[in-house]
Amino acid sequence: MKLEKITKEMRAAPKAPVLRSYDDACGAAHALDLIGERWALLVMRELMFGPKRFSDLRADLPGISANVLTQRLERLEEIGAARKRKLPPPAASHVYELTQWGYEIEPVLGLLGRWAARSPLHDPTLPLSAASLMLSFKTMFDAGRVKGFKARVGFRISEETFLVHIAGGKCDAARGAVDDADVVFAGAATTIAAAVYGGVPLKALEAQGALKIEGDRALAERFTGLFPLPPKI
Amino acid sequence: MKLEKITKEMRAAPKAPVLRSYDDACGAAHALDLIGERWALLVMRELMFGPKRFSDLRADLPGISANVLTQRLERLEEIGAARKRKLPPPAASHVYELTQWGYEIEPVLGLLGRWAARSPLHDPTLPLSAASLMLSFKTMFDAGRVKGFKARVGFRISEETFLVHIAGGKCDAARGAVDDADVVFAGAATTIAAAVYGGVPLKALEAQGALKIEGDRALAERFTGLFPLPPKI
DNA sequence: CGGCATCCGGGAAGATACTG
DNA sequence: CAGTATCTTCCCGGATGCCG
Repeated sequence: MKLEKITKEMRAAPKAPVLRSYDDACGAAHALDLIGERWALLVMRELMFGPKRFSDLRADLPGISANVLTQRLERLEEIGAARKRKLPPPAASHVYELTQWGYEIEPVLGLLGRWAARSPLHDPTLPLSAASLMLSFKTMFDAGRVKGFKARVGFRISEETFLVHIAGGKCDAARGAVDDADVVFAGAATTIAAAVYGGVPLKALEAQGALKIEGDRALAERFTGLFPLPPKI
Repeated sequence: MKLEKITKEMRAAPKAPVLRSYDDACGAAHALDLIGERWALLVMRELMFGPKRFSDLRADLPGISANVLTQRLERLEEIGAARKRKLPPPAASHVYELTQWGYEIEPVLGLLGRWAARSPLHDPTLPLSAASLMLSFKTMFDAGRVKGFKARVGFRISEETFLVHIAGGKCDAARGAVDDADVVFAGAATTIAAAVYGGVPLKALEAQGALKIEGDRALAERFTGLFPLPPKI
């Protein structure tokens, strides 16, 4: 057993994952060399609102397998888009976080999302992570629908809280306490998406116990109308 | 041999390409379901300046194999991002072209390119297609370097010609005749990239016969300075 | 328990040869 | 020229197990 293991290690290449490349000077091609593998961009999406642990990533990316997640994180670290950080004691664990450059992939996620939302094949009723929902708010926000409007809208999505800040025709979202929010949505990300993008009335969702609104209900109603989907092709 | 083959075919599903999906309502995830497979985005890149034939695509995407190109074109057609068009007689051939929606992927190529150009791993001396070069001009153009400047710059790259139009702080590129251009660069795309992005003097490239400048030489020199690369991380 | 390494089956990608 | 057919290689995904 031990012998066989050593033999295989010695026979194997020292550390050559080969890494199929497009061998193309085009920047977009290089981007695909860096983050074009399956799951890579979605891992970055999940890290877009701050550090996460390995298991958080697994939970938020249903379908990814542990070994693939390991490979993607190693690759993101290798190219300088993410780093692994050791948490201070007593939390004997690490988190993964994007680098400054890694965070700059966000506009790509927005553009891709807006483009694909026009596809007839897009199914908005599929599962959705909290990070995806928050990103969609930043992406789909229609400034034309709110003139000089300010609001702090909180979200409580399974242990995590986010704060969406609408002011000056901008819509920003971040992890954060919801204590001083004007209104708080509590429920699954998919449920909140059903209200905002699926047009499902808040009352219906509340009635079935899937959603809870705390605070300014009228503001909640108004909020759901600020994110129009682009027209289908 | 024959028996085994028939058995396998009979056992196989009738016609289910399965199509691995992320099963995620997030728009970016759906985009990856649509065009996230290897080569798909680069095929779109090559079609960004107009229709091309199958063999043109193969030639401009060194490394892609015929069967993969077939699959990608079929998929792009299936999702509504491209279509196959029969050329009028006597040209008994077809071309592939993007749909309106397909063309709208262009900003994604630009953002990805700008992002990846900051990677230390990016090697600008690799081969480059004509379409990539033209896209890079639209992407990397720095309006701040030209105030009220107008120019028509032509490119002759192995049988194909492009016209880059600089006016009103904008830089546009398209396929087109170079007859009324102020200056024309004739050479390989990689050579022209060496001049614009690699800082190689035009004279050096001309001396070794890799490049030919026709028309306003001073304008050619100025043109090469309009496309600064973003800072490395 | 979290973070991997390992083995395996299936399927996509790559290379080559062949055909209408 | 425009693909198809076939074979090989490698990646992805799932299961298991090691180890701190």
